[in-house]
Amino acid sequence: MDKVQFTIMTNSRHITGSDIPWYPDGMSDLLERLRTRGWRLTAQRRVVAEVLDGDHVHLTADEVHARAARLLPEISRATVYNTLGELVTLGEVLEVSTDGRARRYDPNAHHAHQHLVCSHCGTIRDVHPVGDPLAALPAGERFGFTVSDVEVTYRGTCPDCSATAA
Amino acid sequence: MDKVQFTIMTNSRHITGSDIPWYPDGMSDLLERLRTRGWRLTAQRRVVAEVLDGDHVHLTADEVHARAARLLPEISRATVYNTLGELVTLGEVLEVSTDGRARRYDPNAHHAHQHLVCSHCGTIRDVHPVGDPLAALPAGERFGFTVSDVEVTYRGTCPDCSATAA
DNA sequence: ATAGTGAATTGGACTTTGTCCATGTCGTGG
DNA sequence: CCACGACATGGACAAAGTCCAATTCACTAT
Repeated sequence: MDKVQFTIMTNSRHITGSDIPWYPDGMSDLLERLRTRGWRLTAQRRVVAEVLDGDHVHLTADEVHARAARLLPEISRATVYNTLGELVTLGEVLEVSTDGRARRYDPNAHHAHQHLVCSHCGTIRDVHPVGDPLAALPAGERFGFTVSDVEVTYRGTCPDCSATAA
Repeated sequence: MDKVQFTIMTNSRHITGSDIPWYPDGMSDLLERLRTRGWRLTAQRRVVAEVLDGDHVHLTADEVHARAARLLPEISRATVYNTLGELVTLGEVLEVSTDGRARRYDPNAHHAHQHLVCSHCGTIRDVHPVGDPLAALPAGERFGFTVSDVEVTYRGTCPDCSATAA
């Protein structure tokens, strides 16, 4: 996130997506979409959205907060947690819990994909398995549940960790 | 875990599996197996193993500690965490992180299965999908990882929660 | 049966991750 | 440009897990 250094304008000035021309298209779309859903557009939310859109890595809430704070130093942890929670509820961001530690947030919510995580260093990669994992669960194995979603986590050792271990 | 009330004997007496005849077969097997692997058989480890073997639910570490403490009141949380970690390392117990909160421990490590969790109440059921989920990840999608395991979590609403929501 | 020794246990401090709430600020519709 | 209600703040709190020095104890060899 070293690509552009800038400071968000004061909140009292009305900022629209077009005021910040270096936003990637996907994000102004996102912000616009949320605004029409009644989302109030605050500097904090804008910055959180930008951080998520930045690198397509899977950040923890604290990492999001750290990066957001570089753009908007006074942003609070609580706000980051709130905003992430809202984005998840709105279906714009996925929450993945791969290790029982910090939840990670995946901005790539609109393309079906699964995760490949390194048991050593924790890195996560998006992967695209073939076939629909939901289809693998026959009705007789659903116990009356209404199944709405599958989360598949492949675990293994990434190339870097294999190299250092050897 | 109300079925049998008893107190573990003092550690200084040598206790073998056969001293505690009401252990289910599976467990004395487990303990014996671990002992031949060089595991020191302490009262604490014994109790943790018994708790896991008790109901085949998916307990959190704290739940394991609470149940273990009914049998061995002075057992410490650290020991429970240690023991669970060892059992996981030894491959006798599976660790599942379904909700980004507490990790849960699944004693059913020797039969391949996956999990079905209710998004409302958090209940977990073991399910057996058809086919091998590992096979769904083509080599081209592995990015040099050595993939060793897959964890599949189906999410949905259980019958009880569907009923109360309606 | 007993002693020695290194592994296991203890409990308490500490860290990480996340939630809650009262107060104050600011985005937005009018 | 005002008012109002949604949003942000930060600090206290809670939950989940780790770490460590001191102590206890299981196992092996005698």
